Amino acid sequence: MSLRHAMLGLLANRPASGYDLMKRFETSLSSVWPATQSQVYGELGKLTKSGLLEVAAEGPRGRKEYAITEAGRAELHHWLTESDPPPARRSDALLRVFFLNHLTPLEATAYLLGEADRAAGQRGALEELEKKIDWGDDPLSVNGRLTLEYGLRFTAMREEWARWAAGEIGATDGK
Amino acid sequence: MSLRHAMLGLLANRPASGYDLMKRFETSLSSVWPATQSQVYGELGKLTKSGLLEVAAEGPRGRKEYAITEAGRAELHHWLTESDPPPARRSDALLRVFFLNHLTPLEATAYLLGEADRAAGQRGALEELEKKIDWGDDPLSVNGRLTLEYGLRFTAMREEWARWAAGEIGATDGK
DNA sequence: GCTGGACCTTCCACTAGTGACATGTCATAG
DNA sequence: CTATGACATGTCACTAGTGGAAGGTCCAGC
Repeated sequence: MSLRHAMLGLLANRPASGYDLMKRFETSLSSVWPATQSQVYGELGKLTKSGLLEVAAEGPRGRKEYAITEAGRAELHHWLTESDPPPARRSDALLRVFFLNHLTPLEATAYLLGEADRAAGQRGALEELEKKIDWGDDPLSVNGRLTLEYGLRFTAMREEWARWAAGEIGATDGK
Repeated sequence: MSLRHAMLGLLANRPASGYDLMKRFETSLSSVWPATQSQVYGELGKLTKSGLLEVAAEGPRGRKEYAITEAGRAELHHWLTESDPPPARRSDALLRVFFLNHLTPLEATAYLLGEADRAAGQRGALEELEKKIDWGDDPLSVNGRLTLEYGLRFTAMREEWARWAAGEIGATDGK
């Protein structure tokens, strides 16, 4: 149910239309919490009905600008401070590792080295991103830096692990 | 759609009933790919209908023992070797970091240190597990060791990152 | 003037996943 | 003999997420 909170968080910065929100989901949030149009517009309706959002203004082209209400802010704050994030589950990549014994050592090694490459590729993309963005001294962007750093560390860890794991399989093979 | 592959992978080791599979999902796979009963039994039916599984035997209490077919093995192999795992997305924990600016520095720091503690706790649990399990020299358990090591590295990385991030916020605060 | 692209919303059919309930069988300990 | 707990399956109502179709408005440039 975090979609609602993502939307509340976005709208807590400034009011926006569904269209605006979609763009934010596609850019900054896409890697952490993707959402489709149908979901966003649907949730916008639900959140308004339950009083966490309100239609602050109507613009051209039927544009409706949504703003967070006091109740919405309270809910956001509650989510951020009183509830523990559920541990991330479901990793397709890791699931495959469980079944590597159904492959030959050669195939298994190929998979793991492929994983290492994918992780390295993602890391490269993040480094590009880091160079391109001029953070300036916008205090709001601290969060962006934190998440970017997380991505950097995470991809590095995955690459190292995958290379190590590939080595392990080779070693077992040799026994 | 990885549930089907998880089930194929499990059944590639040895035939099992839905009940057996559930136990495996609850124990070894719970952290990587959780599944509910309704999902497992439903998928069992679908996989049988599409010829990837077959009912190998019927036992007492209406027990049906499912076995993987040749087509099933082929599908499993294809999944493991020809398709890239979709990058893991959706981290509730990371989503919150995006919105830390809606909290006071004190609250934000508390959140990050809480994350560090949660990661450390998970790491502790994994270390316990590692000690308790006697891997013996079962070559099948290599995969188990690999995933466990992943968990160890992942939780360590998360703890370090969270502590670092908490420090960053403190530092920004001091400016 | 008209066309293409950005803007903007709504709706629908679908799959995946959750949680709970209903139902029944078999083995064994007391 | 009976109660309990492990074994075993099936079904239903629900929420979350995916993917795409459809329809309409405003603006800028040719």
